[in-house]
Formats: sequence, C-alpha cells, structure tokens
Amino acid sequence: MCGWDQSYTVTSRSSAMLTSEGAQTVEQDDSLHRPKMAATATAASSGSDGAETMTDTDVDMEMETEEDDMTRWTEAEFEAKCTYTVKDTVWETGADGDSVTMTTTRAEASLPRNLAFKHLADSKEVVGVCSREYIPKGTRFGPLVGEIYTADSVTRDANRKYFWRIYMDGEFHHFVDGLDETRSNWMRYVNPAHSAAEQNLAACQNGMEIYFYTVKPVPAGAELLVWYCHDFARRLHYPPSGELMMQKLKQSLLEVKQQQVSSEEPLVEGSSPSPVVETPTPPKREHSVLSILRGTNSTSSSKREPSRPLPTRPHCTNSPDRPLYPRAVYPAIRPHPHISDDLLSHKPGQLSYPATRSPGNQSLATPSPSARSSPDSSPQGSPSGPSPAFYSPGLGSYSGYSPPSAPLSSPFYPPGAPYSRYLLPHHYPLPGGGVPTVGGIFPRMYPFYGGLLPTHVPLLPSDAAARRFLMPDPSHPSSIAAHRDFLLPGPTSAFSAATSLKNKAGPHHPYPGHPHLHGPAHTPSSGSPTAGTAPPSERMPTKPTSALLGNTSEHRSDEEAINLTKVKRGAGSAGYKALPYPLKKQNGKIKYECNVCSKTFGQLSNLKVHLRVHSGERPFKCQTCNKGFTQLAHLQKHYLVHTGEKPHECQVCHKRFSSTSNLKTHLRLHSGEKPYHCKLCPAKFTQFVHLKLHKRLHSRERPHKCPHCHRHYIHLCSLRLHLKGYCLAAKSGSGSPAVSSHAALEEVHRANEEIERFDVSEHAERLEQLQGGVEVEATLEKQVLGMIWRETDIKSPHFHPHHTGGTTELLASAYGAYEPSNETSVIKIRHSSPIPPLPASVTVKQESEDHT
DNA sequence: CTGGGGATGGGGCCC
DNA sequence: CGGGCCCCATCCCCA
Repeated sequence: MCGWDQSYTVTSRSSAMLTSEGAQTVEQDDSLHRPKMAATATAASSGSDGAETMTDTDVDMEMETEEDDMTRWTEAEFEAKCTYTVKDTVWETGADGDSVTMTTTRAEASLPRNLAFKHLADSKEVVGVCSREYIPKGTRFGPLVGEIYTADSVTRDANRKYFWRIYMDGEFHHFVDGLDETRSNWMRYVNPAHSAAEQNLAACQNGMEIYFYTVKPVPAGAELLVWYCHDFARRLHYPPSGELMMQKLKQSLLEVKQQQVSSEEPLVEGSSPSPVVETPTPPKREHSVLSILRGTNSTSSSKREPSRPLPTRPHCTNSPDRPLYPRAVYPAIRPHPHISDDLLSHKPGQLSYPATRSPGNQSLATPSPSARSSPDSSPQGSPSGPSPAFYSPGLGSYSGYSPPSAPLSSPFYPPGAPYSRYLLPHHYPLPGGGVPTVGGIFPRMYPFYGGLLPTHVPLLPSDAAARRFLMPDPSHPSSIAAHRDFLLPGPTSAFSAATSLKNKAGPHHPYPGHPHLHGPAHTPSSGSPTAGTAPPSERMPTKPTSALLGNTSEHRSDEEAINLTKVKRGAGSAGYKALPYPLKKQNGKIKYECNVCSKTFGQLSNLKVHLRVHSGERPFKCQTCNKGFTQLAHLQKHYLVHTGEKPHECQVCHKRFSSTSNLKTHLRLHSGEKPYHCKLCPAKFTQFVHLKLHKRLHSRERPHKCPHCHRHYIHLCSLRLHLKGYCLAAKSGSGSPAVSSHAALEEVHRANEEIERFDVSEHAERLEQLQGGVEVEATLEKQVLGMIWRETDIKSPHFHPHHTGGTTELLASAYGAYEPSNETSVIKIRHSSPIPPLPASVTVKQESEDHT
C-alpha cells in the first residue's frame, strides 16, 4: 500500500490538481462508504489450491457462518489472534547483492513469495500487490518498512505521500515513510481498499510498527487492498467504520462537481478529512470533495504532528502538470486502488474508471464475512454502493470492478523477477556466513528506531520481527494478556486445566464455549480486559482466527480441571490425570514420567506437551483447514502449506522447502548419502520409507519353505543351502552343524541372512536355471558362505557345516557376479572389524526390524 | 518399484 | 514454566 498519505495536507492546489485528486478522494472515500456486499457471490477458487481439505467454497461457507468481522477487531486482537505471519523476502545486500540492487528496488525485492506485483501492461511500474495463492484470513504481513521521521526531523517539504503515523500512548510519535523504494518494503505498493467489500487487509499498529492483516480469505490472484483497522482509524479520527465519511462524501458529490466548475477554495491544512485526520468523526461538517481529496482533516489539524507546509509531492503523479504515473496513484492520498494513472490524467468530466483489478480479483464477488456476521459492522453503512454519480458519465456502473488493465506479468513468477536470489531462508546462513535476517531490509531502518523508539520496542530483524506476533508488547498489558490468552492451550488438558485453576479462575468461566479464549486457563493474572471482553462473535467455538486454541474438547475442560486438581491433592484417579508427572531420578537428574507410556522427560514442560499425545488435545487450530495441532510450532509450520512459503533453500540447487527436514532429505541427493541400507541386497536409500517399501520386494512370494523353521526362499537352491546346516530348528537333523556357542549361533544367523541376500539376488535367479547338482550346491555354499565358514572354522571348531569342495567353471560364471554384501552384510562386517564398512562420516541406518 | 518431495507428529533443549 | 526452535521419524503422494 502506498501510503495513502496519512498525514498529507495541502493548503492550496490548482484546480486541475484538485480535480484529479478530487476524483481520487471520492473513490477513496467511497471505499469507506460502499455498503458491504453482504450477499455477493462466493469467490471462485480461481484455481487456488489453498484449501487442502476443503474447497474454497467450503471455506467461504465457514466464513459466512462462523467468522466474525475482523475489521472490527482491535489492534491488540489482531496482534494476538493472528498467528500466521508472512515475512518479507530477505533482501540480499553486500557483494553479491549488488546485482540485485541494480535491477530491483528493495521495496520490490521484499515482496513475500505468496504475493506478486501488479504491473501495468507495458510497464514495470508496480501498481499494486496481488496474491499468488489463497491466503487465509488472519494472516499478518509486515511490518511496514520505511524511513523514520519524527516531528522534528521531518522536513517541511517532505513528500508525505507514503507517510504512516506511528503513535505511542495516544500521541503522535513518528512517521514511517515508504516513499523511498530503496528503503521501504513492498507494503508501500499495496493499494487502499475502495470499499469494505473489497477490503481484504486491515492496517494496524502493533507496538511501533504497522502491519497488514488479512480480514478475509484472499483468493489467488486477488489484489491486496488495505484499509485502517478500527483502532487505527480512530486514532486518525476517522469515523469508526468509515461509513460516515462515505455519507459525507456522497453529500459532497454535488459540491465536488460544483467545485470542479468553480474555483477551488484554498485548501488549508486540516480542512478536509483524511486518514491523517485527527478530528473525531467530523460529523456535521460537510466535507467537500476537495477536502476529502486532500486527505486532510477538515476540522482540525494534527495537534501533535508538526505543522508543515504543503507537501511538495515531488513524485506525486497526481499533479495535473505531471505525467501520470501509476505509482503516483497508489500511494498517498488516495487510498483508492482503482484509479489508474490514466484516470489521473483525465479531466473531471472525463473521469473514466480504468480497470486495474487483476483478473483473479474477486473481492467484489467475495462475500464479506463481516457484513454478514457483524450487523453492527456497518453502522451507518451506506445503503448503496458508490453512486454512479460519483464517477463521471461514461464511467459505467462500477466499471471499476472490471478486469484490470494491468494484469500480473505472470500469475506466479513475474518475468525478470529472479525470486530465488532473494529467497534465502529467514534464518538460513548466507553463503558467506552470517544470517540475513537483519542484513536485508532492516539494517538501515533500525538505526532510526534505535534513536527514536522507546527501549521496549523490539529492534528486531525480520525473523525476530515475525516472531513478535507472539510476544506481547510490554507497553500494552492487554496485548500481553491477549497473547497469553490466545496462545495458551485451552484448558482441555490436565495441565492447562490445572493451570487454569491455579490462576484462581473458577470452573465457571464466563465463556465455557470458548475456554481457549476466555476460559480460566487464559485469564491473565493481570486481569487483562482482553480475556472475556472479546466481541461475542469471537466466542464462536470454531471461529478460525489463526491459532485458535483448543476447542476440540472444551466440553470437558472444566471437568478435567476439577478432576486434576483433586488428583493433585491426592484424590487419585486413573490415567495420567491421576498423577500428571511422577518424578523419577535418573543419573541424579529428575525425570518426569508419563503415566501413560512411561516415557520420561527431562523437563516438565516437555511432558506436558507430550501428554497431549495421549489426551488427543490439539489446541492449535488452523483457521483455514481446521486442522488441529498439539504444538503452536506445528501450526505455524503447517501454515506454510497455505501461504506457500518455503523458507529453506538448498544452497546447491536453490530448490526451496517448507521444512528443514525435507531440505535435509533433499541434501542427501547432492551428497550422495543413502543412509538406509537394505540388509538383503545392496540397495540403499535416502529415505527410510523407501527402504521399507523396498523390503517388500524381499517378502514377496517365497514358495520354498523350510520345513523346520519360518524361513521361505524364492529359490530352491537357497532353501537347500539353508538346509545344509543353517537351520537351527533342524539342527538335530543330519548335516546340521553343532551350534554350541553363542558365537556359533550368531554365525548361523548371519549365514542365513546371507543366504537370503543371495536368494533375492539376480544370481540366484540365474543359478536356479543351471540345474546344478551337488557340486553346484557346494560351490554355491562356498561362495555365499565361504567367508563365514572360514571365520567359523577358526573360531568355532564345533561349527562346521557340511560342505564339499569343488567348483565348476560354469557355476562360477553363473553367479560370479554375486558378491556377498560388502557394506552391510555380516560377512563384510566380520572381516572388516577394524575397518568401518563405510566412510566414518556416513551413518548407516540399519533396519530396525526383522525382515522375515 | 524407485525416487523425490510434502506434510505432520513428536521430542529435546534453550531461552 | 512455557514458548520457540530444531531435529528426527513417519506417512503420504506423485512422477
């Protein structure tokens, strides 16, 4: 988003400029007033595979019935409830980053992978941001990056087009300026929402940073359109919902037109409502389109914000005397994305409504959950959409929602966007060492913060910043509470239940239906208002915000809590609840033992988490697919499925993976490591599962069954070999070796393994066809088991299976290629005792199970 | 069937 | 004590 200039003020303009901006403003404001599209068609999936277990329709259905209006959430709620975060792509700097900087601005390079820029057809100019894939509701983007200016440091002629105001304790604190594309991030390109219906992002200030949260599912290809969250709007003295402003705008419509004809009244800072406005609900005062366009407060200027001269807006394409430029449209003043530069060039009477929406954008068609679920979400909602009169004749009715003229250059990977090069994992070591977390976008920025922000403001690298969503802002107790309330597992487990009681919250918590949010377990000791004060809609048991905490077994939470408490006092009951964590001592260290499986843990917290395995508790719910997880980290990892993020990159082939595990597995392809060896043949695998599948080959039909033991063989010769002295069950029979020692027993075992290896080899196949006689068998025996014999002969005079010498050339050639395993076979192992069968660096993961 | 990858579960350990 | 990160194991899918 560009900064539809929150602080933009103008004192005077040319009429042309006014007109142009007027149009913008109208649209911008229209966005606020357009009634929510309560019954619009369900968004098509647009090919998105975002919903893995549900169709997009399912998702939407769910949204309709279960979700509340996130646009009415407080900033604290956004921060606390939205677990999903999408981090900026790390910006590569330094030596090898130069090339990047040559072709891409930092702002562009920072774009997360699941987003794409929207370009004008014949331009590389970024005119908006779209989603590449389905993005679930409750996803957080950010923080907004830009240069920091305080009231004192901002220059009077600064271009405030991309200014965002940061407040602290209700007072203006500083600006974040996204103007400079080399110092800002992609968020500067996000267009403002034109209406509540199309708004899919809400801008919030969390801590001292600006974040954008998805307030509705964003289908693939849809443009991101942001508007202030309620808190933010309130700070800026916008009408709470923007609906008032909408009405005013409408009222101003005529006035606007009149002004277009007449001379524009000199604009004075604070004469019009704007995002920056600090006037609470400029109710009675009529806002002229002019003033609206200006995005300035009509009733008052910011008291805290330094007074300033009119922005010169050097880059402002809105300027009538400047060539229209897409970028100009975005930012600032006009939180309306649908006005293209072309529009800007038009004269008032010629206002056209260039389509700028991406083809996939279905925000219009997307039902507005908020509109449906939250009756009060549109207080004075304008009953109608933007008045056609708002647009110039010829504009058509709502043509603005026609397909965009600036489609994505590519639905997934824009040409010329060498994604891989900025796709280093967030915490993946850079080739040259070090971690690119702070190195990218933030280095230049944080120094500013260092001097501007209170010490409690986390000066975090991107990675850490992304982590912040789980870290309560110490300056906001409610935030802490919200975090805790939200992140704590629901009181459905013995432990959480116990915790809840410990917190003195009785079993009769106010919202039994949603204990994870408001139940005793989450009642902050500080008495945070967050717990229990959430809107009723939040109490919806299945409300999928993000990591919703366990509602899987909430019906039993209270009981469990009580039971557990009793148990802990000695009441004693069955199962792990009776004694959640009995203590044991191992090697002097206290161990916590699971009552169910007797597994011990060095830390109680580990046991607590472990107990969820037995209780079935999955407190962390994915809002998108409703899957539950036992650990928040698992949910977070899972979320990558929906965002498409693959933070881990193979430094060899640059392929990306969502998990380190999978990357590690992949790296074996490059290293050649195949740690999973088949005991029966030389086959090796990079994954255990492949070995397991492979082993089935060895267990295929084996018609030649040993009459004495369980062994089966594919080939008769193998059975006969086995029977020549290696069947322990038949040891009493003739020819059986005298196995009188443990060592000899082992030899027999190994010999049988070797026979099996031979049995499944191609050589057995060929030998079978030779129809050899006794001599052949003897040779076979010698070749297959020869080494064992020699060893055994030496070590155990008692173990001397019957065999005869003699080798025919024919036989030798028949299976001459057969070689007793030299890596995992018992033979090799025996003979190479001092010499590891494999390089020491290679770990061979032997099969753990018997292959019988 | 093999090989590669995606996703998830579970646990250890550090902060 | 709990959160977060990391790692390994495992299952599943698909080419």
